[in-house]
Amino acid sequence: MADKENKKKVEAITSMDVDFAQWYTDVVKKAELIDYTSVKGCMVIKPAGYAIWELIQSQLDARFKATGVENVYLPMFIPESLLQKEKDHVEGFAPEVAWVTHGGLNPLQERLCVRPTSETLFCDFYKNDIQSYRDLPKVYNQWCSVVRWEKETRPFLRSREFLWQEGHTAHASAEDAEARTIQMLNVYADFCEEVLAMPVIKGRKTDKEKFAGAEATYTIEALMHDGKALQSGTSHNFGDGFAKAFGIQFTDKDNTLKYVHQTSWGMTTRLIGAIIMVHGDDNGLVLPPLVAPTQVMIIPIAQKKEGVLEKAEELKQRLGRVCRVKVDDSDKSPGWKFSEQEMRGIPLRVEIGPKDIEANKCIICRRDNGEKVEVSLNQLEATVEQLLVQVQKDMFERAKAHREANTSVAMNLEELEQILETRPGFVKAMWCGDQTCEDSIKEKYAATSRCMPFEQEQISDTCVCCGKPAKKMVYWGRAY
RNA sequence: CGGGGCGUGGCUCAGUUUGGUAGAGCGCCACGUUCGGGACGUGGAGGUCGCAGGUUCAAAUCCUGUCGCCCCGACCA
Repeated sequence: MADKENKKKVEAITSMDVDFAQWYTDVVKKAELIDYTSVKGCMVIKPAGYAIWELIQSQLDARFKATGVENVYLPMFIPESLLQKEKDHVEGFAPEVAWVTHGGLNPLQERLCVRPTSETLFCDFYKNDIQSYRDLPKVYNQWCSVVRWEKETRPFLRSREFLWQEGHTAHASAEDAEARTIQMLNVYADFCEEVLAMPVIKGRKTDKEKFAGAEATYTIEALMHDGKALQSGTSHNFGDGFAKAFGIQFTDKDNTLKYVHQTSWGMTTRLIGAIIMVHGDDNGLVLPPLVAPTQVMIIPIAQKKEGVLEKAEELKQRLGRVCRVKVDDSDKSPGWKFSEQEMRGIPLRVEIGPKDIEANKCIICRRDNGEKVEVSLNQLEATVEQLLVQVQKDMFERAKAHREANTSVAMNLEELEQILETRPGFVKAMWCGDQTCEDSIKEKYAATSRCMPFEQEQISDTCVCCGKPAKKMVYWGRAY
């Protein structure tokens, strides 16, 4: 009985193998990341969830700033006429925008859309802000929320309002714009791998999958635990398409009027969903130390005994110099606290009780693999620091191994079909470049082209679908 | 927008078939005993049964309408 309960540590979370979607919802709730609200698709991001976002924000923002990005803030309302200016863009977003039609009791003379993204506002602003080549480049970013009236919603993965950052840049040349597009994609990829411990595939989207109004869309694709892909960040090169639609011109050194070349790039609170689905397990959330609001939870055992809480507090003071640490001194039982710490994904747990105090040691337990070690209190800070680094690294390696184990190669349609119907994960296959093949694969197997990776492999000479000469290797998969 | 499920204390649900004055477990509050993998005792607070009509002496329960949420698909970060 006791053994059995040790395996399945908590009843409150559905096992991922039983029902991955339910597991996801359970984790989100039990880790207290969000609450649902009375508006569908709009959630309360609770302290535990918001603190993760703050860590993502601060570390990503620092990486932006290191490349010369400046932060700004633009309004949340876009006049309808402005949204209409770029044809592909409005067609892409019109089906999912929310409209403001009244100001107080009076109807507005022009409807305002609640921004689903801010390209049009940035363009309207740049039109006047940019006059000369000396004004370029503009490398602006804003942290804000956007609204997209999705029909089907899921916490973090697809909500009607979500938090994000959107970078919008303007450059003098096509080359500069392309360089910035790639630079930001690299910032995203490095961030995901180094901070979120989540390996990503960098590549370019096919025309079918690219952003509305973009010349080229680049993406980082991650593989979730259930074998489905998640687009985790995108970087778009707009060329001069928006500039022409909005009339954003500058006078160049040669005294001629030229159109700017623009980019935009974004990452969202969806990353929190990615963290959950890449690292989580049947006991709940597992946070990479670098985005864990609390990295170490100290759990006193027999805390009413003389000196235990004092010792726990002392350890907290000491560890506070090297990590984010808390003591759980609530009057729950230790078992409860263990489960709580695990559901919330806190990377390390320090157990300290009377026996430990007597022996001048404690027990440290890793959330990611459950390993427990006895540590002399003299070695506490050093061990914790080293373990946090190790956990971060191991989590990345584990996620990468999972992705490798769930990436297949298909040479022809039979193989592709066989793999897509029996095995979760990415499938690498060649493609002729024709959208009909993409459409056909999507229709038959519900799999989409995730990206044409930068790291190309010539796995065969012919398209997996039609057999014609192949142009690109593509990662295919079912996606969120 | 299609298919499925569901709305009853904070949460999970029973009660609805067969109408008769609102239930359980968990959680919450107080006190005490506990504490190395979700401890226990005693006492306590908390609900116009999603909403609006209708039928009836009487509606959580029957009828009509409506709103919302969750899951699965099609579309999107």
